[in-house]
Amino acid sequence: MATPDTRTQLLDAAEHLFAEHGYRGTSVRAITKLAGANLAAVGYHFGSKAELMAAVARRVIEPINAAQCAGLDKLLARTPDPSVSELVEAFAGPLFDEMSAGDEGGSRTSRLIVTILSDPAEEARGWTGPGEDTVRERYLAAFARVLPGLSPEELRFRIRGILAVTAVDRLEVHQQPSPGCTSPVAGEAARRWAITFLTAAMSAPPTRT
Amino acid sequence: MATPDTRTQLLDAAEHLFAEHGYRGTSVRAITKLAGANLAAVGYHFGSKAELMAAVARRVIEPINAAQCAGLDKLLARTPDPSVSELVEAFAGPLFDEMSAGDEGGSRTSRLIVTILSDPAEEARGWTGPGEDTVRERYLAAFARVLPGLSPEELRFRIRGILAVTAVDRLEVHQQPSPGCTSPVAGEAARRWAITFLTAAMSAPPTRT
DNA sequence: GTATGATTAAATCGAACGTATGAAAGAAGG
DNA sequence: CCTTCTTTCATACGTTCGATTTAATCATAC
Repeated sequence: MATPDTRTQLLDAAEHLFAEHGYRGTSVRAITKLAGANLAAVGYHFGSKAELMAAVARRVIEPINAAQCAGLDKLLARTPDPSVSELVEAFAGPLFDEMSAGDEGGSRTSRLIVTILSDPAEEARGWTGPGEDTVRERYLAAFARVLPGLSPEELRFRIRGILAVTAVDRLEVHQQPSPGCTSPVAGEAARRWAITFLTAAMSAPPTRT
Repeated sequence: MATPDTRTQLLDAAEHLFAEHGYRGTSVRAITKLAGANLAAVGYHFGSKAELMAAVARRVIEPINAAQCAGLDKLLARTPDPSVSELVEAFAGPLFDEMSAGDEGGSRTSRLIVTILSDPAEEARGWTGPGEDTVRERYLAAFARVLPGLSPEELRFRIRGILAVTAVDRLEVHQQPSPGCTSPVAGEAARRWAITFLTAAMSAPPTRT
């Protein structure tokens, strides 16, 4: 509140609107209006709408990547052979934690991540930096050691499954607020449900060929 | 091929473009151009761009719903207590089958489904008809009988997990063609991997509260 | 005080969008 | 041949978009 920094106000407004309406559904005019800034501010501070969105994506993805990396480091420092459950929690946990931090219960950020991962706009390609792939590869190696017998392809499929479950989780809650799903408890409950669900899934024996 | 029916040509073109670029990323002009029709054809045959997209969504979702329903009927007719694996296959199978039928290997249709489920355009709300919910409720009841001890909320979460894994599956393959993922085998392999993955996940014991 | 570099304000550009309109073309029946 | 209904066509409208330009404002250091 101290500094009504136009640049971060633009980032906040863009994050909000992008998460809700996607890249193409959000106009520069709507962003600047919500940010209380001038229309030209986006061009001045970021160069273009696409670069603004890339900055938004970086800002939300990087702490998650860092937390995933740190979690794996801490886990491997303790034991060279962690359990599947621990690996799943280290990987999926930050997706819930960082989602819940900073904004209204995390539902906005989770929606933003889904948007980033699935936005059909060609500008969205490349929003996930190389850090994303690095983290994925590190977890792939860790899971491969704990789950021998799994082909690299099937393992890659399963890790993508983790992402799918955690990311898509609250998506449908948003677009059709099913009556049985209350928001306050749902955050922590969903996290535990997801760990249970995904640990069992990852621990499944290899598909016999 | 006999009838270059303008109406279905529009549906085909729209399905193609919507799947690739989303609702807002697809212009009526692009659709009519690909369909070899006039710009006004969309307005004449469907009324508006939104109604065209709704028709596309219906055309792709309805056979999947029907197959899911039929699969459950056949399964319950055989035995009142099917296995988790059978239920998973009956539910997720059509998502792979119908995806692979009709177009180039199914990757386009699967992408379209992801678009329908996750498109941030407000016009997309309501594309999934009531049939979708009916099927979901029926499988919910069937799973509840096979998996006692699971709260309805957690069960609902898990069923959403099935959808997430099957739908998001090929999404990332599209936007970042990872080198290890070859397309010809991937279709059938992904189906079997998903069944393995999801059967184990659904069979997990309830999360202790 | 004023020169300077950074930021914001207002106005506007060309392009693309969804939609509407009215004329032209075709098919079917009398 | 003429009428009637359906379908296609070319075109234009009004709006909104992202981007740009030019002028005004501000802080700060000389």
